[in-house]
Amino acid sequence: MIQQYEKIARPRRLPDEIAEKLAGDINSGVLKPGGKLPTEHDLSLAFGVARTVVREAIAQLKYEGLIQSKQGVGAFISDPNQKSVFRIGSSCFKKRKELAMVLQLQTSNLAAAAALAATNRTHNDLQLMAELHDKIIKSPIPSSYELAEDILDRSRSFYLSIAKASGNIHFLDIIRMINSRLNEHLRSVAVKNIMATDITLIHNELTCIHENIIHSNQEGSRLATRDHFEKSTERLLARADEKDV
Amino acid sequence: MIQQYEKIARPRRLPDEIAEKLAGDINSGVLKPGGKLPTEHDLSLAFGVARTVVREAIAQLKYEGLIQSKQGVGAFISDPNQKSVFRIGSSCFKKRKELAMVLQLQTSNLAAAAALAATNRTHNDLQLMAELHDKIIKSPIPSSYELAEDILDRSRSFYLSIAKASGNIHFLDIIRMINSRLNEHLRSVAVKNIMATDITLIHNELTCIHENIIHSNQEGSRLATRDHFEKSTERLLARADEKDV
DNA sequence: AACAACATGTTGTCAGACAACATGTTGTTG
DNA sequence: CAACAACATGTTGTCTGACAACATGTTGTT
Repeated sequence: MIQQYEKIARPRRLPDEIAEKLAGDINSGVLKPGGKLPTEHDLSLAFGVARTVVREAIAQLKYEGLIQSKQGVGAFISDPNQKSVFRIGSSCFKKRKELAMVLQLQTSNLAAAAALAATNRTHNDLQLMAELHDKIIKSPIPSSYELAEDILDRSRSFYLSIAKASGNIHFLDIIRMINSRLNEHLRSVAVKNIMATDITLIHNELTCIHENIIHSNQEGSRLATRDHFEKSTERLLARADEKDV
Repeated sequence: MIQQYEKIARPRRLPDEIAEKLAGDINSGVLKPGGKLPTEHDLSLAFGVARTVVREAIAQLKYEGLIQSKQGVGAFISDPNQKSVFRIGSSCFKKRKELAMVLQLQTSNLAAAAALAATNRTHNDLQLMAELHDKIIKSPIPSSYELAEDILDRSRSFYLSIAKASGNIHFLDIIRMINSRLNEHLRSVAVKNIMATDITLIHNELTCIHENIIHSNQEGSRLATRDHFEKSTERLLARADEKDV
């Protein structure tokens, strides 16, 4: 059996370090909205790096909407209400309470997507969902690490097929993103905590979602999805130690 | 009365242009996940710009999780399932159908936030919401452009106070972000379409949300919010021409 | 007082160089 | 021939210095 390694800290690039430091100062209020950033020249001196590095860092923050720069004037911290992207920081997976919040977000979005899917699903969507659902139902009871991981992967694919069937690209996008972030931070925990007794429950819950969507039952799909995710959250949190996550 | 100007196309920066072009090629499938980006040198030749410009563009896309680069090897297009941020492109506000999708997303998230707020709201939250609600109710019938704009601003503040009261920072974040994007792209349209007859309806809907949260009615808050936003969407779309948006 | 010209400071872009790293090639050695 | 070290090449990461584009305040002229 292949041993599972901890992910190692990759050598950080200078622009990333600086972007993170600046973003931290902005979010923590050291740099206030409307205020002016030090000049690129000063920043390069302060951090002891070249101006190109500072510029790459600033480019990232500009793209995120955190700051805005005007040629010949300077760079200014934007109003936080004007951020143009949504991101979930890595610090949001440390405590159980924080993890629960991420799961809440995923729950509400997938429930909404399922409700939409009930009315918008195309023939192709139904076919894909049926395939993926079938794979889950027919998958063997997980006896090894790889098989347990497999179950989770299949579930995620099923979720994404629901998001896709909603016909709203944004639901697919955000659910995909949250899935990815969750996956990054609690793969091992989740896998360790799948139990044989859970499998039947999970199967039933997923089948319930599936049938509601098939029968175009909008509210039923919404509730079934919410129910499944709330129970999944319980299953996960009940067993995850604080330090585990 | 101050005339309202169309927002002008700011002089785009080269890195932004290039980032958008590359992002477009990735999303449209011209560049496939796992594939290798041309070298920075080649890109700088192709676009006719310096390598630093290309690097800034790539820095943005890396930050977004769209691509990953390895020193000494090259830059590779990431699996779209691994994106670490959620963003709504400017191209998603052009057609009515696309706009409706963004509004759907906002609706579902605000409804979920309201449901959470019904149970999680603190004393401070209630106070803030009451203040903002009061301001809306007591605001004069909009007779001028500025006043109409004012109504919208107050509504948005009220929405944000709900999101804040949910106790889940992520709902606040994403609702804030969607609000900002919507604001950017349809301010004029929305303002032009506020009608005196709508005001009473809007007031009633908002009051309904407010009271449900006050009375800790979770499902009521959810439904009232959903109802308000679905009606708002109708009000908006019914009057917005395709070309208007 | 009004206005043009200039000086200064900041961001945007460019060009070239070297460092750090990965990979394939070649030469050496057993 | 096999194994391994040394080298060559290509790519990204960082550094340096320069100039262009732009905004603003200062000075000089009328």
